[in-house]
Amino acid sequence: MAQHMTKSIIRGPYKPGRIREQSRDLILQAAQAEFACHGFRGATMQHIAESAQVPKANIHYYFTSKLGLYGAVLENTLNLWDNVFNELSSHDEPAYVLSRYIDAKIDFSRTHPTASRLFAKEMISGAPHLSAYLQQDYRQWFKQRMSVFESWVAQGKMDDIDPAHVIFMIWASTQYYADFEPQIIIANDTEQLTEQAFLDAASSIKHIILKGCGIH
Amino acid sequence: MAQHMTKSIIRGPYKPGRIREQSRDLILQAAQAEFACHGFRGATMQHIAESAQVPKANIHYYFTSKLGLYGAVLENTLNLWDNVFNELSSHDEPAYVLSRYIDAKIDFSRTHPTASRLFAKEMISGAPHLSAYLQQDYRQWFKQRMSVFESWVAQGKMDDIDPAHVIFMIWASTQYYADFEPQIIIANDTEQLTEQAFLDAASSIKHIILKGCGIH
DNA sequence: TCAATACCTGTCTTTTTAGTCAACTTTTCA
DNA sequence: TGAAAAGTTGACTAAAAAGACAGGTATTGA
Repeated sequence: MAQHMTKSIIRGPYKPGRIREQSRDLILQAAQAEFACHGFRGATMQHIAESAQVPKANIHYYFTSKLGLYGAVLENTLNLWDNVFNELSSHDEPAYVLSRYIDAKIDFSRTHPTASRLFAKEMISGAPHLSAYLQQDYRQWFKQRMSVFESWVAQGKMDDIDPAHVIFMIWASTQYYADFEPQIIIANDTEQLTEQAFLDAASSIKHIILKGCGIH
Repeated sequence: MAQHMTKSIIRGPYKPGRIREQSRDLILQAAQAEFACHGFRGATMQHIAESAQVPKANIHYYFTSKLGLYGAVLENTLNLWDNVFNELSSHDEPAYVLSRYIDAKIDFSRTHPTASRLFAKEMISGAPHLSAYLQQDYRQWFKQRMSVFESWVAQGKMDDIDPAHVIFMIWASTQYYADFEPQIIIANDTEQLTEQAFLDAASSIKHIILKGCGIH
Protein backbone atom coordinates (compact mmCIF):
# COMPACT_ATOMS: atom_id res chain seq x y z
CA MET A 1 0.00 0.00 0.00
CA ALA A 2 2.75 2.40 1.01
CA GLN A 3 4.65 1.54 -2.10
CA HIS A 4 1.58 1.97 -4.19
CA MET A 5 1.00 5.42 -2.72
CA THR A 6 4.61 6.42 -3.32
CA LYS A 7 4.28 5.30 -6.85
CA SER A 8 1.06 7.26 -7.15
CA ILE A 9 2.67 10.43 -5.86
CA ILE A 10 5.64 10.19 -8.17
CA ARG A 11 3.97 9.10 -11.36
CA GLY A 12 0.29 9.48 -10.64
CA PRO A 13 -2.25 6.65 -10.87
CA TYR A 14 -2.36 5.06 -14.28
CA LYS A 15 -5.11 5.95 -16.60
CA PRO A 16 -5.19 4.96 -20.21
CA GLY A 17 -4.63 8.20 -22.07
CA ARG A 18 -2.92 9.96 -19.17
CA ILE A 19 0.17 10.70 -21.22
CA ARG A 20 -2.06 11.59 -24.11
CA GLU A 21 -3.71 14.33 -22.12
CA GLN A 22 -0.45 15.81 -20.92
CA SER A 23 1.17 15.82 -24.34
CA ARG A 24 -1.91 17.21 -26.00
CA ASP A 25 -2.08 20.04 -23.50
CA LEU A 26 1.58 20.83 -23.96
CA ILE A 27 1.16 21.06 -27.72
CA LEU A 28 -2.11 22.99 -27.48
CA GLN A 29 -0.45 25.56 -25.25
CA ALA A 30 2.40 26.12 -27.69
CA ALA A 31 0.00 26.12 -30.64
CA GLN A 32 -2.22 28.74 -29.04
CA ALA A 33 0.70 31.10 -28.66
CA GLU A 34 1.91 30.51 -32.21
CA PHE A 35 -1.55 30.90 -33.78
CA ALA A 36 -2.27 33.97 -31.66
CA CYS A 37 0.94 35.61 -32.81
CA HIS A 38 0.99 34.63 -36.48
CA GLY A 39 -2.54 33.55 -37.38
CA PHE A 40 -3.49 30.25 -38.94
CA ARG A 41 -1.58 30.55 -42.19
CA GLY A 42 1.41 32.31 -40.64
CA ALA A 43 1.91 29.67 -37.96
CA THR A 44 4.18 26.72 -38.75
CA MET A 45 4.11 23.24 -37.29
CA GLN A 46 7.88 23.37 -36.95
CA HIS A 47 7.72 26.46 -34.71
CA ILE A 48 4.99 24.95 -32.61
CA ALA A 49 7.05 21.78 -32.23
CA GLU A 50 10.14 23.73 -31.19
CA SER A 51 8.13 25.84 -28.77
CA ALA A 52 6.58 22.76 -27.18
CA GLN A 53 9.96 20.99 -27.34
CA VAL A 54 8.63 17.93 -29.11
CA PRO A 55 9.48 16.56 -32.57
CA LYS A 56 7.17 17.72 -35.30
CA ALA A 57 6.03 14.16 -35.96
CA ASN A 58 4.77 13.99 -32.40
CA ILE A 59 2.26 16.73 -33.12
CA HIS A 60 0.94 14.68 -36.02
CA TYR A 61 0.54 11.73 -33.72
CA TYR A 62 -1.96 13.67 -31.61
CA PHE A 63 -3.54 15.93 -34.21
CA THR A 64 -4.58 14.98 -37.71
CA SER A 65 -3.41 18.13 -39.43
CA LYS A 66 -2.62 21.80 -38.96
CA LEU A 67 -6.28 22.61 -39.41
CA GLY A 68 -7.23 19.95 -36.89
CA LEU A 69 -4.78 21.39 -34.40
CA TYR A 70 -6.15 24.88 -34.97
CA GLY A 71 -9.67 23.61 -34.43
CA ALA A 72 -8.64 21.96 -31.18
CA VAL A 73 -6.98 25.19 -30.02
CA LEU A 74 -10.09 27.20 -30.82
CA GLU A 75 -12.36 24.71 -29.07
CA ASN A 76 -10.08 24.64 -26.06
CA THR A 77 -10.11 28.42 -25.87
CA LEU A 78 -13.85 28.68 -26.29
CA ASN A 79 -14.39 26.35 -23.33
CA LEU A 80 -12.06 28.50 -21.25
CA TRP A 81 -14.08 31.55 -22.21
CA ASP A 82 -17.39 29.96 -21.31
CA ASN A 83 -16.13 28.76 -17.94
CA VAL A 84 -15.06 32.26 -17.01
CA PHE A 85 -18.22 34.09 -17.99
CA ASN A 86 -21.05 31.66 -17.43
CA GLU A 87 -21.34 32.51 -13.74
CA LEU A 88 -22.20 36.13 -14.42
CA SER A 89 -25.71 35.70 -15.60
CA SER A 90 -28.69 36.93 -13.69
CA HIS A 91 -29.02 39.76 -11.22
CA ASP A 92 -31.39 42.67 -10.99
CA GLU A 93 -28.98 45.50 -10.50
CA PRO A 94 -27.24 46.65 -13.67
CA ALA A 95 -24.50 48.39 -11.68
CA TYR A 96 -23.62 45.13 -9.96
CA VAL A 97 -23.86 42.95 -13.04
CA LEU A 98 -21.90 45.26 -15.32
CA SER A 99 -19.23 45.99 -12.71
CA ARG A 100 -18.60 42.32 -12.14
CA TYR A 101 -18.66 41.63 -15.85
CA ILE A 102 -16.12 44.34 -16.63
CA ASP A 103 -13.90 43.13 -13.81
CA ALA A 104 -14.09 39.57 -15.13
CA LYS A 105 -13.33 40.66 -18.68
CA ILE A 106 -10.31 42.72 -17.63
CA ASP A 107 -9.08 39.88 -15.48
CA PHE A 108 -9.41 37.55 -18.44
CA SER A 109 -7.35 39.96 -20.55
CA ARG A 110 -4.67 39.94 -17.89
CA THR A 111 -4.57 36.21 -17.20
CA HIS A 112 -5.30 34.91 -20.71
CA PRO A 113 -3.92 37.45 -23.18
CA THR A 114 -3.06 34.88 -25.82
CA ALA A 115 -6.60 33.51 -25.77
CA SER A 116 -7.90 37.01 -26.37
CA ARG A 117 -5.42 37.60 -29.19
CA LEU A 118 -6.25 34.30 -30.82
CA PHE A 119 -9.89 35.31 -31.15
CA ALA A 120 -9.01 38.80 -32.26
CA LYS A 121 -6.82 37.42 -35.04
CA GLU A 122 -9.55 35.02 -36.10
CA MET A 123 -12.16 37.81 -36.13
CA ILE A 124 -9.98 40.19 -38.10
CA SER A 125 -9.44 37.46 -40.68
CA GLY A 126 -13.19 37.24 -41.09
CA ALA A 127 -13.80 34.43 -38.58
CA PRO A 128 -13.63 31.68 -41.22
CA HIS A 129 -13.30 28.95 -38.57
CA LEU A 130 -15.80 30.32 -36.06
CA SER A 131 -18.99 30.51 -38.07
CA ALA A 132 -20.57 27.55 -36.26
CA TYR A 133 -19.88 29.05 -32.84
CA LEU A 134 -20.94 32.55 -33.87
CA GLN A 135 -24.19 31.33 -35.37
CA GLN A 136 -25.16 29.35 -32.28
CA ASP A 137 -23.84 29.91 -28.75
CA TYR A 138 -22.71 33.46 -29.35
CA ARG A 139 -25.89 34.56 -31.04
CA GLN A 140 -27.99 33.05 -28.28
CA TRP A 141 -25.89 34.60 -25.49
CA PHE A 142 -26.04 37.95 -27.22
CA LYS A 143 -29.81 37.96 -27.60
CA GLN A 144 -30.31 37.04 -23.96
CA ARG A 145 -28.10 39.91 -22.82
CA MET A 146 -29.88 42.31 -25.12
CA SER A 147 -33.22 41.51 -23.53
CA VAL A 148 -31.79 42.04 -20.06
CA PHE A 149 -30.57 45.48 -21.07
CA GLU A 150 -33.93 46.26 -22.63
CA SER A 151 -35.71 45.40 -19.39
CA TRP A 152 -33.35 47.73 -17.54
CA VAL A 153 -34.18 50.50 -19.99
CA ALA A 154 -37.90 49.79 -19.58
CA GLN A 155 -37.54 49.96 -15.80
CA GLY A 156 -35.74 53.29 -16.05
CA LYS A 157 -32.57 51.80 -14.59
CA MET A 158 -30.43 53.05 -17.44
CA ASP A 159 -30.51 55.47 -20.40
CA ASP A 160 -32.18 54.43 -23.63
CA ILE A 161 -29.11 53.27 -25.55
CA ASP A 162 -28.96 50.42 -28.04
CA PRO A 163 -27.63 47.62 -25.80
CA ALA A 164 -25.56 46.17 -28.61
CA HIS A 165 -23.31 49.21 -28.61
CA VAL A 166 -22.88 49.04 -24.85
CA ILE A 167 -21.83 45.41 -25.05
CA PHE A 168 -19.46 46.14 -27.93
CA MET A 169 -17.93 49.02 -25.96
CA ILE A 170 -17.31 46.78 -22.97
CA TRP A 171 -15.81 44.03 -25.09
CA ALA A 172 -13.70 46.43 -27.10
CA SER A 173 -12.39 48.33 -24.09
CA THR A 174 -11.54 45.31 -21.99
CA GLN A 175 -10.01 43.21 -24.75
CA TYR A 176 -7.92 46.15 -25.90
CA TYR A 177 -5.63 45.71 -22.92
CA ALA A 178 -4.74 42.21 -24.09
CA ASP A 179 -4.82 42.68 -27.86
CA PHE A 180 -3.07 46.05 -28.14
CA GLU A 181 -0.58 45.55 -25.32
CA PRO A 182 2.43 47.00 -27.20
CA GLN A 183 0.59 50.27 -27.75
CA ILE A 184 -0.44 50.53 -24.13
CA ILE A 185 3.01 49.64 -22.85
CA ILE A 186 4.64 52.38 -24.90
CA ALA A 187 1.99 54.93 -23.95
CA ASN A 188 2.47 54.10 -20.28
CA ASP A 189 6.24 54.25 -20.65
CA THR A 190 6.64 50.97 -18.81
CA GLU A 191 8.17 47.55 -19.36
CA GLN A 192 5.05 45.46 -18.83
CA LEU A 193 1.51 45.84 -17.60
CA THR A 194 1.13 45.25 -13.87
CA GLU A 195 -1.92 43.87 -12.16
CA GLN A 196 -2.51 47.36 -10.79
CA ALA A 197 -2.60 48.76 -14.32
CA PHE A 198 -5.40 46.32 -15.16
CA LEU A 199 -7.29 47.24 -11.99
CA ASP A 200 -6.99 50.92 -12.87
CA ALA A 201 -8.24 50.22 -16.37
CA ALA A 202 -11.23 48.31 -14.98
CA SER A 203 -11.97 51.16 -12.62
CA SER A 204 -11.95 53.78 -15.38
CA ILE A 205 -14.03 51.63 -17.72
CA LYS A 206 -16.60 50.96 -15.00
CA HIS A 207 -16.82 54.66 -14.19
CA ILE A 208 -17.36 55.68 -17.81
CA ILE A 209 -19.72 52.85 -18.77
CA LEU A 210 -21.94 53.06 -15.70
CA LYS A 211 -22.13 56.83 -15.54
CA GLY A 212 -22.32 57.06 -19.33
CA CYS A 213 -25.32 54.73 -19.38
CA GLY A 214 -27.01 56.58 -16.54
CA ILE A 215 -26.72 53.62 -14.16
CA HIS A 216 -26.62 54.42 -10.45
CA MET B 1 -4.07 72.09 -78.34
CA ALA B 2 -7.30 70.18 -78.73
CA GLN B 3 -5.40 67.09 -79.69
CA HIS B 4 -3.07 67.52 -76.78
CA MET B 5 -6.00 67.77 -74.38
CA THR B 6 -7.63 64.68 -75.81
CA LYS B 7 -4.39 62.84 -75.43
CA SER B 8 -4.16 64.11 -71.85
CA ILE B 9 -7.62 62.87 -71.01
CA ILE B 10 -7.01 59.44 -72.46
CA ARG B 11 -3.50 58.77 -71.24
CA GLY B 12 -2.73 61.61 -68.88
CA PRO B 13 0.19 64.00 -69.23
CA TYR B 14 3.50 62.25 -69.23
CA LYS B 15 5.56 62.25 -66.11
CA PRO B 16 8.56 60.08 -65.52
CA GLY B 17 7.41 57.42 -63.11
CA ARG B 18 3.73 57.81 -63.91
CA ILE B 19 3.32 54.12 -64.66
CA ARG B 20 5.47 53.36 -61.66
CA GLU B 21 3.09 55.19 -59.36
CA GLN B 22 0.00 53.48 -60.75
CA SER B 23 1.46 50.01 -60.61
CA ARG B 24 2.86 50.52 -57.13
CA ASP B 25 -0.52 51.74 -55.89
CA LEU B 26 -2.29 48.79 -57.44
CA ILE B 27 0.07 46.36 -55.75
CA LEU B 28 0.01 48.22 -52.43
CA GLN B 29 -3.78 48.08 -52.40
CA ALA B 30 -3.84 44.33 -52.96
CA ALA B 31 -1.03 43.81 -50.48
CA GLN B 32 -2.82 45.78 -47.79
CA ALA B 33 -5.86 43.54 -48.07
CA GLU B 34 -3.78 40.37 -48.02
CA PHE B 35 -1.62 41.44 -45.08
CA ALA B 36 -4.67 42.69 -43.17
CA CYS B 37 -6.39 39.35 -43.62
CA HIS B 38 -3.49 36.95 -43.10
CA GLY B 39 -0.73 38.90 -41.36
CA PHE B 40 2.83 39.24 -42.57
CA ARG B 41 3.82 35.60 -42.46
CA GLY B 42 0.46 34.28 -43.61
CA ALA B 43 0.33 36.50 -46.67
CA THR B 44 1.82 35.14 -49.91
CA MET B 45 3.27 37.08 -52.81
CA GLN B 46 1.35 34.83 -55.18
CA HIS B 47 -2.00 35.78 -53.66
CA ILE B 48 -1.13 39.44 -53.74
CA ALA B 49 -0.12 39.11 -57.39
CA GLU B 50 -3.38 37.35 -58.29
CA SER B 51 -5.42 39.87 -56.37
CA ALA B 52 -3.66 42.76 -58.13
CA GLN B 53 -3.84 40.86 -61.41
CA VAL B 54 -0.14 41.19 -62.15
CA PRO B 55 2.52 38.50 -62.46
CA LYS B 56 4.42 37.83 -59.27
CA ALA B 57 7.68 38.94 -60.85
CA ASN B 58 6.15 42.36 -61.43
CA ILE B 59 5.81 42.85 -57.68
CA HIS B 60 9.51 42.15 -57.31
CA TYR B 61 10.24 44.75 -59.94
CA TYR B 62 8.69 47.43 -57.72
CA PHE B 63 9.45 46.08 -54.26
CA THR B 64 12.69 44.54 -53.09
CA SER B 65 11.16 41.76 -51.00
CA LYS B 66 8.09 40.68 -49.07
CA LEU B 67 9.36 42.61 -46.06
CA GLY B 68 9.99 45.66 -48.21
CA LEU B 69 6.45 45.46 -49.56
CA TYR B 70 5.05 45.11 -46.07
CA GLY B 71 7.04 48.14 -44.94
CA ALA B 72 5.70 50.16 -47.86
CA VAL B 73 2.14 49.10 -47.01
CA LEU B 74 2.59 50.10 -43.38
CA GLU B 75 4.11 53.45 -44.31
CA ASN B 76 1.34 54.08 -46.81
CA THR B 77 -1.28 53.32 -44.20
CA LEU B 78 0.36 55.45 -41.52
CA ASN B 79 0.29 58.47 -43.85
CA LEU B 80 -3.40 57.87 -44.49
CA TRP B 81 -3.99 57.77 -40.76
CA ASP B 82 -2.13 61.00 -40.14
CA ASN B 83 -3.96 62.84 -42.91
CA VAL B 84 -7.30 61.92 -41.43
CA PHE B 85 -6.60 62.87 -37.85
CA ASN B 86 -4.16 65.76 -38.01
CA GLU B 87 -6.90 68.33 -38.48
CA LEU B 88 -8.54 67.56 -35.16
CA SER B 89 -6.07 69.19 -32.89
CA SER B 90 -6.85 72.23 -30.80
CA HIS B 91 -10.14 73.44 -29.41
CA ASP B 92 -11.18 74.47 -25.94
CA GLU B 93 -14.38 72.52 -25.57
CA PRO B 94 -13.88 68.84 -24.76
CA ALA B 95 -17.41 67.99 -25.91
CA TYR B 96 -16.69 69.42 -29.35
CA VAL B 97 -13.21 67.95 -29.67
CA LEU B 98 -14.13 64.46 -28.51
CA SER B 99 -17.35 64.36 -30.54
CA ARG B 100 -15.53 65.25 -33.72
CA TYR B 101 -12.73 62.83 -32.90
CA ILE B 102 -15.11 59.93 -32.30
CA ASP B 103 -16.97 60.75 -35.50
CA ALA B 104 -13.72 60.82 -37.44
CA LYS B 105 -12.54 57.55 -35.94
CA ILE B 106 -15.82 55.77 -36.72
CA ASP B 107 -15.78 57.18 -40.22
CA PHE B 108 -12.27 55.86 -40.67
CA SER B 109 -13.41 52.42 -39.53
CA ARG B 110 -16.17 52.53 -42.11
CA THR B 111 -14.17 53.87 -45.04
CA HIS B 112 -10.81 52.19 -44.32
CA PRO B 113 -11.53 48.93 -42.53
CA THR B 114 -8.54 47.11 -44.02
CA ALA B 115 -6.20 49.83 -42.77
CA SER B 116 -7.61 49.39 -39.30
CA ARG B 117 -7.29 45.62 -39.48
CA LEU B 118 -3.74 45.82 -40.75
CA PHE B 119 -2.68 47.74 -37.65
CA ALA B 120 -4.67 45.54 -35.36
CA LYS B 121 -2.95 42.45 -36.76
CA GLU B 122 0.44 44.08 -36.40
CA MET B 123 -0.29 45.11 -32.80
CA ILE B 124 -1.57 41.69 -31.80
CA SER B 125 1.62 40.18 -33.21
CA GLY B 126 3.60 42.43 -30.88
CA ALA B 127 4.14 45.29 -33.34
CA PRO B 128 7.55 43.99 -34.51
CA HIS B 129 7.56 46.31 -37.53
CA LEU B 130 6.16 49.41 -35.86
CA SER B 131 8.61 50.08 -33.07
CA ALA B 132 10.10 53.15 -34.79
CA TYR B 133 6.69 54.72 -35.30
CA LEU B 134 5.44 53.83 -31.84
CA GLN B 135 8.53 55.25 -30.18
CA GLN B 136 8.32 58.57 -32.03
CA ASP B 137 5.19 60.04 -33.64
CA TYR B 138 2.75 57.99 -31.62
CA ARG B 139 4.42 58.64 -28.30
CA GLN B 140 4.54 62.37 -28.99
CA TRP B 141 0.93 62.54 -30.14
CA PHE B 142 -0.16 60.61 -27.09
CA LYS B 143 1.64 62.84 -24.62
CA GLN B 144 0.18 65.96 -26.19
CA ARG B 145 -3.34 64.59 -25.93
CA MET B 146 -2.76 63.55 -22.34
CA SER B 147 -1.82 67.10 -21.37
CA VAL B 148 -4.95 68.47 -23.05
CA PHE B 149 -7.10 66.09 -21.02
CA GLU B 150 -5.25 67.04 -17.87
CA SER B 151 -5.95 70.71 -18.46
CA TRP B 152 -9.63 69.88 -18.91
CA VAL B 153 -9.61 68.04 -15.59
CA ALA B 154 -7.82 70.94 -13.93
CA GLN B 155 -10.45 73.33 -15.30
CA GLY B 156 -13.23 71.15 -13.99
CA LYS B 157 -14.48 70.45 -17.49
CA MET B 158 -14.44 66.70 -16.97
CA ASP B 159 -14.14 64.07 -14.23
CA ASP B 160 -10.75 63.17 -12.84
CA ILE B 161 -10.08 60.05 -14.91
CA ASP B 162 -6.71 58.90 -16.18
CA PRO B 163 -6.80 60.29 -19.74
CA ALA B 164 -4.95 57.28 -21.11
CA HIS B 165 -7.90 55.03 -20.35
CA VAL B 166 -10.31 57.45 -22.01
CA ILE B 167 -8.20 57.51 -25.17
CA PHE B 168 -7.90 53.72 -25.15
CA MET B 169 -11.66 53.39 -24.73
CA ILE B 170 -12.29 55.65 -27.70
CA TRP B 171 -9.77 53.82 -29.86
CA ALA B 172 -10.99 50.41 -28.81
CA SER B 173 -14.67 51.20 -29.29
CA THR B 174 -14.32 52.87 -32.65
CA GLN B 175 -11.84 50.43 -34.16
CA TYR B 176 -13.95 47.51 -32.99
CA TYR B 177 -16.48 48.20 -35.73
CA ALA B 178 -13.79 47.64 -38.36
CA ASP B 179 -11.73 44.90 -36.72
CA PHE B 180 -14.52 42.72 -35.34
CA GLU B 181 -16.97 43.18 -38.18
CA PRO B 182 -18.04 39.51 -38.40
CA GLN B 183 -19.09 39.52 -34.74
CA ILE B 184 -21.09 42.73 -35.15
CA ILE B 185 -22.73 41.56 -38.35
CA ILE B 186 -23.96 38.35 -36.73
CA ALA B 187 -25.12 40.15 -33.61
CA ASN B 188 -27.05 42.65 -35.73
CA ASP B 189 -28.48 39.85 -37.85
CA THR B 190 -27.63 41.68 -41.05
CA GLU B 191 -25.67 41.12 -44.23
CA GLN B 192 -23.32 44.07 -43.97
CA LEU B 193 -22.86 47.19 -41.89
CA THR B 194 -24.63 50.22 -43.32
CA GLU B 195 -23.49 53.80 -42.97
CA GLN B 196 -26.42 54.30 -40.61
CA ALA B 197 -25.10 51.51 -38.37
CA PHE B 198 -21.81 53.37 -38.06
CA LEU B 199 -23.60 56.65 -37.31
CA ASP B 200 -25.62 54.92 -34.59
CA ALA B 201 -22.46 53.45 -33.13
CA ALA B 202 -20.81 56.87 -33.10
CA SER B 203 -23.86 58.33 -31.42
CA SER B 204 -23.88 55.72 -28.64
CA ILE B 205 -20.13 55.97 -28.09
CA LYS B 206 -20.31 59.76 -27.87
CA HIS B 207 -23.20 59.56 -25.40
CA ILE B 208 -21.37 57.13 -23.12
CA ILE B 209 -17.92 58.71 -23.33
CA LEU B 210 -19.06 62.30 -22.84
CA LYS B 211 -21.57 61.59 -20.11
CA GLY B 212 -19.29 59.00 -18.55
CA CYS B 213 -16.46 61.52 -18.31
CA GLY B 214 -18.76 64.19 -16.92
CA ILE B 215 -18.40 66.43 -19.99
CA HIS B 216 -21.30 68.78 -20.75
C1' DT C 1 7.23 -11.93 -17.47
C1' DC C 2 4.97 -11.02 -21.62
C1' DA C 3 2.03 -9.81 -25.31
C1' DA C 4 -0.73 -5.80 -26.36
C1' DT C 5 -1.32 -1.26 -26.58
C1' DA C 6 0.14 3.37 -26.50
C1' DC C 7 3.53 6.42 -27.53
C1' DC C 8 7.58 8.38 -30.08
C1' DT C 9 10.45 10.19 -33.91
C1' DG C 10 14.13 10.18 -37.86
C1' DT C 11 13.64 10.26 -42.49
C1' DC C 12 11.34 10.88 -46.56
C1' DT C 13 8.09 12.99 -50.20
C1' DT C 14 5.40 16.52 -52.22
C1' DT C 15 3.83 21.08 -52.39
C1' DT C 16 4.33 25.78 -51.69
C1' DT C 17 7.01 29.72 -51.14
C1' DA C 18 10.20 33.86 -51.90
C1' DG C 19 13.14 35.51 -54.90
C1' DT C 20 16.18 35.57 -59.49
C1' DC C 21 17.08 36.38 -64.16
C1' DA C 22 17.37 37.01 -68.92
C1' DA C 23 14.69 37.93 -72.74
C1' DC C 24 11.03 40.70 -74.14
C1' DT C 25 7.75 44.89 -75.01
C1' DT C 26 6.43 49.58 -74.29
C1' DT C 27 7.32 54.34 -73.53
C1' DT C 28 9.90 58.38 -73.89
C1' DC C 29 12.24 62.36 -75.77
C1' DA C 30 15.93 64.31 -78.35
C1' DT D 1 12.39 58.00 -85.86
C1' DG D 2 15.40 55.53 -83.10
C1' DA D 3 18.14 54.56 -79.21
C1' DA D 4 17.83 54.62 -74.35
C1' DA D 5 15.17 53.97 -70.43
C1' DA D 6 11.34 51.98 -68.13
C1' DG D 7 8.39 48.43 -67.62
C1' DT D 8 7.05 43.35 -68.07
C1' DT D 9 7.08 38.43 -67.34
C1' DG D 10 7.74 33.15 -68.10
C1' DA D 11 10.74 29.98 -66.42
C1' DC D 12 13.84 28.85 -63.08
C1' DT D 13 16.13 27.86 -58.19
C1' DA D 14 16.58 27.05 -53.38
C1' DA D 15 14.45 27.04 -49.15
C1' DA D 16 10.69 25.99 -46.21
C1' DA D 17 6.37 23.97 -45.55
C1' DA D 18 2.86 20.08 -44.30
C1' DG D 19 2.37 15.60 -43.79
C1' DA D 20 3.27 10.28 -44.25
C1' DC D 21 5.30 6.28 -42.40
C1' DA D 22 8.06 2.62 -40.85
C1' DG D 23 10.49 1.15 -37.23
C1' DG D 24 11.44 2.13 -32.95
C1' DT D 25 10.60 2.53 -27.23
C1' DA D 26 7.80 2.83 -23.07
C1' DT D 27 3.83 1.47 -20.40
C1' DT D 28 0.41 -1.41 -19.05
C1' DG D 29 -2.53 -5.25 -16.99
C1' DA D 30 -2.95 -10.02 -16.76
